[in-house]
Amino acid sequence: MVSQRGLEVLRAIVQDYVSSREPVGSKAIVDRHQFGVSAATIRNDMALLEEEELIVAPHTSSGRVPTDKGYRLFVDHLAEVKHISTAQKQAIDHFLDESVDFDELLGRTVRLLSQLTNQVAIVQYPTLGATRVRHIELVSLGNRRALCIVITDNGRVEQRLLDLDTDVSEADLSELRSSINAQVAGKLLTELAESVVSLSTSVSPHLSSATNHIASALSDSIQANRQQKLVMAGTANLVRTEEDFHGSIYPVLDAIEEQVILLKLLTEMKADAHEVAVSIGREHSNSGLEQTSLLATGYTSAGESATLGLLGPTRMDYSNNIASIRAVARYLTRVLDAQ
Amino acid sequence: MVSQRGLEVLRAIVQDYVSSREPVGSKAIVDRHQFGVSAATIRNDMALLEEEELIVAPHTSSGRVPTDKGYRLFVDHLAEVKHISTAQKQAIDHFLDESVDFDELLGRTVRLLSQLTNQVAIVQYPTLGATRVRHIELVSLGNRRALCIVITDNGRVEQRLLDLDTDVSEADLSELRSSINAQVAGKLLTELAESVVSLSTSVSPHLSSATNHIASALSDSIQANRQQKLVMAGTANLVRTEEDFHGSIYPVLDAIEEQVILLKLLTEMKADAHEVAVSIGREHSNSGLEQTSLLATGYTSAGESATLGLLGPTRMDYSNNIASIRAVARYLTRVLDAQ
DNA sequence: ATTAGCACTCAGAATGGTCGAGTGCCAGCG
DNA sequence: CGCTGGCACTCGACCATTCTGAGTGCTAAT
Repeated sequence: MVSQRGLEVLRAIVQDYVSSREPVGSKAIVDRHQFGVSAATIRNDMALLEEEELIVAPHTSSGRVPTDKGYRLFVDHLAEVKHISTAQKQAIDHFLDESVDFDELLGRTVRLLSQLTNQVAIVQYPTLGATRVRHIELVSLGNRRALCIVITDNGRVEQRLLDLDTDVSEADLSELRSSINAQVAGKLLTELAESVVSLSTSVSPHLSSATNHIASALSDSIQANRQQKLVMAGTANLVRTEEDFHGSIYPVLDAIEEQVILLKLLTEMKADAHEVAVSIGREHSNSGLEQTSLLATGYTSAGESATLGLLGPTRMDYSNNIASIRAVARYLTRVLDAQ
Repeated sequence: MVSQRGLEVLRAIVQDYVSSREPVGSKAIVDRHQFGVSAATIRNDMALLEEEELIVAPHTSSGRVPTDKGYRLFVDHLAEVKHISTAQKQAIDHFLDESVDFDELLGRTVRLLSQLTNQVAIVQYPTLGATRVRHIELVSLGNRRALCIVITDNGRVEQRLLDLDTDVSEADLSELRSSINAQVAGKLLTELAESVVSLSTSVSPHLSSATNHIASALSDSIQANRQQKLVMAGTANLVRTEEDFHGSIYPVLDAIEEQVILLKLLTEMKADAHEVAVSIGREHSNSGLEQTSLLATGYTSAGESATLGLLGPTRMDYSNNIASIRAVARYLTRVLDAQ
């Protein structure tokens, strides 16, 4: 079995390897850490660790490198819980405070997180399940086209282009606008489409078709919102860590373009707002991402919860990254979920 | 002076180099193209081309590579105007047709263009100069915060978070909403802020401060819109062409993160909707982008014009990329500028 | 004007040798 | 029983050297 000191050795290996990218040998450990024992002893411990598949030697005579299992043990039991520096805290405040709307806030958030960590940051938009309609606006764009804008109670703005099959005058649009608003104000988004359909009989007959169009656009829109939206930033950071990917990074880049994969992984991780979930390398054996780790945590926006994620090579600074993503998620919740 | 055949040789060099990434020698040219003369003759032509600084030899005994000047001549006089394949045309139709709103359309556009060309695609948002206000919506978010949403005649939706310094009731908000709308409907965006300020005396006195808040938020918003917004896609494509950048790509990545630089370059290129402007390597000597080329063309959205751009290594397939960006820009204009 | 031939150059691959970090194992020690 | 020093061994990294061949410029002949 692995001794207490053995675990300390594992921690040392992870830390040194993360900071130097060089396989770490027994000598290096004795030099850089105060274990008070000789290199030979460390070697014995390392032999045990290797038996447990916590570390591995890239080739016969070189230092050791943590395995996925090793990182897992490190993250679960050895990583110190760091707190971010006040400088970073200020950076977060400063950077996000200037946001003027929801979209921009999320956009800034991912960029901030990717800069803070030098990894790829991902944010998932909250669902719109339990939010209520505040106002619906219709704008004619001419040419039988119109724009339908839904404003929710909690400040989300969703827009949707309509192709109508009949000409609709300004007066008609006005009529539609006011009857729809009278009908839907305060309704849940999920009830919205039905609610509009039911109108199609009560409006002027020549507008009934348009009403149905609007209803179906709205239902589309809600639907589209279910298969949620991701925003990413910092893909370029992957290039900076290119050496961490044996083989090539193309599979990773490809997997990232396929947002679906990420979305699936993030939801599978079931991150809640109180902890940061970690998935390491092969643990998510999804094509192309075997050499990456994913951190995920939840945030809430006006009661709706969603996920903030971070993607990087398995050889990443877990302590710092976990601290950063948590700090950012908390800030985000604070701003968005002000009761 | 460079002969007619000399120019053909240049074309051959550009084409072969673009497709093979290998410096091209006299022998290779004779083999792959039907010039009907011997390698020695080609060598003489190449010596001339080198004298004119259209091509250059990376080292004493290797083939030649086009210089920026060489690419320029190629683009201006030698590149065949290609038309995109019907398959690509269908891809464009198919991919962009599904867009449901303006933001998503532009988002899809850049992604499409970057996939079509394997380069970095950039789109600049149109200014809002000559558009008129259709409706302004105010949504209370509780906690003295509110959301102000401006909907324009041509379907753009701008939102902005407000921090009010007093509590504003629903009834107050209603009053504000209707007086503001009565005042601003049909006004130009540029007149908007003033117009709202002038209201602050005519609303109920306790709302005058809130009115001023809204006015300043709006004026901020317009201002922010001036220093325009860029959306990019396909940064990862740069990695795929990493070998094209001698030294490292980091300067390029850095320059791209600095969106300001790109914005400046794009506007300097003064691209209009009818042609594709090309800037090659040193021609835009801006820090870090010496080894890249930029294509730019205009598109219009409801009369407002803006720019679509493409960034890649100087060693890019100009013919295809020009064809692609033009096709996409035309499609975009067709969809957005339906009279 | 074009070409064949030739001497020359030089980057890149291939080869081989050395160095040293790191290992496993073992015998001895507290 | 755990720790240690010592030792033989392995093998990647590094360096110098050589080899090879693609490509050139020049010149003399057509």
